[in-house]
Parts: sequence; C-alpha cells; structure tokens
Amino acid sequence: MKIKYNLLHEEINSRARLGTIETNYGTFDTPMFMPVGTKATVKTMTPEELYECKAGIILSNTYHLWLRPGPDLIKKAGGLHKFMNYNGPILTDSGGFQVFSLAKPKDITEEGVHFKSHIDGSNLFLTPELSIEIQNKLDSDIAMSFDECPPYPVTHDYMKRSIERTLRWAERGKRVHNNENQSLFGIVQGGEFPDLRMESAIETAKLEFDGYSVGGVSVGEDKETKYKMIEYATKYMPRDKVRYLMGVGEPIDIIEGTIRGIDLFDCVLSTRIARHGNAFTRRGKINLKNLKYREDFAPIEEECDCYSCKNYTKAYIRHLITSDETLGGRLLSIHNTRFLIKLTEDLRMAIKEDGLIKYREEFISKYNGDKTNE
RNA sequence: GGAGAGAUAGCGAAGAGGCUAAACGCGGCAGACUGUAAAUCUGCUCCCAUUGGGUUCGAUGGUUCGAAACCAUCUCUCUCCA
Repeated sequence: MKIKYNLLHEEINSRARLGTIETNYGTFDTPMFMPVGTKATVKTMTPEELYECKAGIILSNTYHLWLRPGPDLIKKAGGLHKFMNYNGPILTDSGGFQVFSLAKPKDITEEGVHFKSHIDGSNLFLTPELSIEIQNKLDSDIAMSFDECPPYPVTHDYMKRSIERTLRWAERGKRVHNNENQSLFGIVQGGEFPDLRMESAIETAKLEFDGYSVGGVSVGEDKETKYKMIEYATKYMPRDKVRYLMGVGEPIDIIEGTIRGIDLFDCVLSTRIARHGNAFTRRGKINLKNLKYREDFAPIEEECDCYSCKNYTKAYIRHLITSDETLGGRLLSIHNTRFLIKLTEDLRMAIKEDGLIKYREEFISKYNGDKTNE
C-alpha cells in the first residue's frame, strides 16, 4: 500500500501540525527527524540502535546505491529493507541533491544530468525515469522525484527555468513509477523567490503526489532567507499531505521548520558532526575534542535517555575521538540522532498543547545562551 | 683503546653561507560541517605585540658585511673493530 498521512492537529499559534504516517513497515508520528543512511547504512549505527533512538523512518540514496552495489543486486536481495536489515520505513532520495553537490551547471540538460562517478570517474547519465526505476527496484517506502537542487544564489530567470524543468521531470518520473508499495513525493523548488515557490508548490500539487517536499534549502543562504523559503513553499502546499523539508537540519531549523508547517526532516549533521567529535546538547553544540572535556566524567547530557549518555562519560568519548577509535563517532551518532528525534517528540508535545512558540523561545535562549557556566 | 657517523622546534625529519623563525610529517590546540565525493576539510602551533619586535638549530670561541650551514675546541649519542 501507499503511505497514509493523518493530520491530527494544527497548532493555534503557528502553522505546526501533528500527524501520523502509516507505512508498510509501521506507523510513526510527525513531526519526525529522519537519520540519513546514504549508502544503505546510517553511518556507524546498527538498525537496533536506530530503533532504540526511536527513529520513525530513515533516508537512503538512489545515486549512491545505483553506483554501488547497484539496484539489481538490491532487488535480488529482496529490496532495501531486507538488504540492510532495517524493518522500519525507508525514504530514498532521488539523486537530486547530487545534481547540487556533484554536477556542474553544463552537465544539466532537459533530458537528464551527466555525472562523473565519484568512485571511478566514469561517465554517468541520470534521468528522471532512471531515478524512479532505480527507486522502484530499491523498494523503499517513499521515493522522491528527480529534481534540480540549484545553488544559492541564482537569478530569478534561472530559477524560473529550473522549477519548470523540475516540474517536467516530476511528471516524467511519475509516469514511469510502478511500485504499488511505494509512494512518490514531488519537490517544491524556487529558491528565495515567493512567486516561484508559489508556482512550484501549486503546479507540483496538481500532479497529485503522495506527499510533497521543500527542496533547495540550506544550500548557502542565511537563516532569515532559509525560513522565508520554507514559509513561501508550505503556504501553497496541500494541507492533507505530508510536507518534508529536505536536508534540514540543525535543532533550531527543525523548530523553525515545524512552526512553518513541516512534518518531516532529514539531515546528515547528526552523524557527520558526531564522527567529527561534536554533540548536540540543549545548551548548544559542543566539541568533545576540546581540552576542557579531558577530565569531564559526566555524560554529554545528564537528562538524555540515549544509550551513550546512560553509559559513557565525556572524558571517555573524548579519549575515543582523539584516539581515532570508531566507537567514539558511534556513541556520538547515537546521542545526536536520539537528540534530534527527542526534539521532535518535544515539539509534538508542545504542538498538542498549542505551546510551540513558547517552547521555541525557551529552547533558543538555552541553546544560544551563556555557556560559560557549564 | 682504535675507526667512523651524528646532535635542527613537543617528537620524527629536511635544510650544506643571505630568498630561513627554519620545508614536510606526527603530536597538540581551535574551527567548519544542513536531501553525505566528508571517520573529512581549514587555521594556529619558539616568545611578546595589531603592523612589528625579540630570542633560536648540543656548548663555547672564531672566520665573514652576513652562520643552523665554514673552522677550532669541548660535551653527549650511535655504529663498527679490539
């Protein structure tokens, strides 16, 4: 079956929504943070650790799995869930972000996008149809349309042509999509231009996708601009369908996104900064490599319910990180992932009580507050 | 006892008259990271200040306009032979 989004409550003081998403691999609440597992693994984390972090859904990537190990092998394995032993819902990105991170402007054509493989340099050509075909084989629960994720800034003229092409790509992808157990999402682009975000949202909705996302965010713009982008897009996105903000992110961005009506988030930060020695905390991000944690025998956060905080000290994790031991990045990935998911739990609680604006004020003042008394 | 080789920043190691406060690596200290070409990348790492200044290359003395580099003596290390 396709996913089913149930809108349970809309906050009085903001545009935040409380909902659930039913999938073939279980039902989860929204807003929700999705850990990123690009290459069929959330880096350093086992599925059991993801369940323990209460991840509702995870994300994987078409582009990377296309190159290695290839969609046919994953199909042979019985699909992505079986292949990676993950029994929760999985969303696959289309490769659209790799248009941003890997392709050059001249490589983008109406037909599709030319890539040079980051693995062996070979020439690749990804089209909207191919992206969907690959995702059909991967058998994720949610597939994403193949879009162009333009950098920031580009001209209004470029962006207009880009959203129109992304729209044509969405249509082309939808036409070849043929997996009854997989839902397909459209992507709203348009940069910081209100008229283009509106046009993109309205036209994409006309194609009647199973859900919609906001793309082209966190590509170099400042915070104010980012929140406007989200606002401009969600304003015109269907009320009765899931809204997914792609590639975001930071705790405060998740709160700001939620306030603007976003239900789903994904971001590499939780695991990437973990491998780089950083941890999210209610009092802001901390760098465990810092000398001041050398003899700090307290957990990252006293009040955190994650496996790492219940069992390990900052001093030990610092030792692991500075010694280049993988367990350090793993323990921090567990903490950071749990941190963002717990944040969405708190947001849901606040939405239920129509107290999200107040929650934001309290969170931000603590997060950005004076850290000298730690 | 004899014959060689060597001593350079926290460590390893380049440098063989001026372009050298001294490459590079490690270690150390910070920073960045938002649909993962990322267990990666960037900066700093003799002392003091903002430009700039002050002390350095085992020690001492010398040659030279100028020495980490050349010479002498000394100290210490290593290798080989007895």
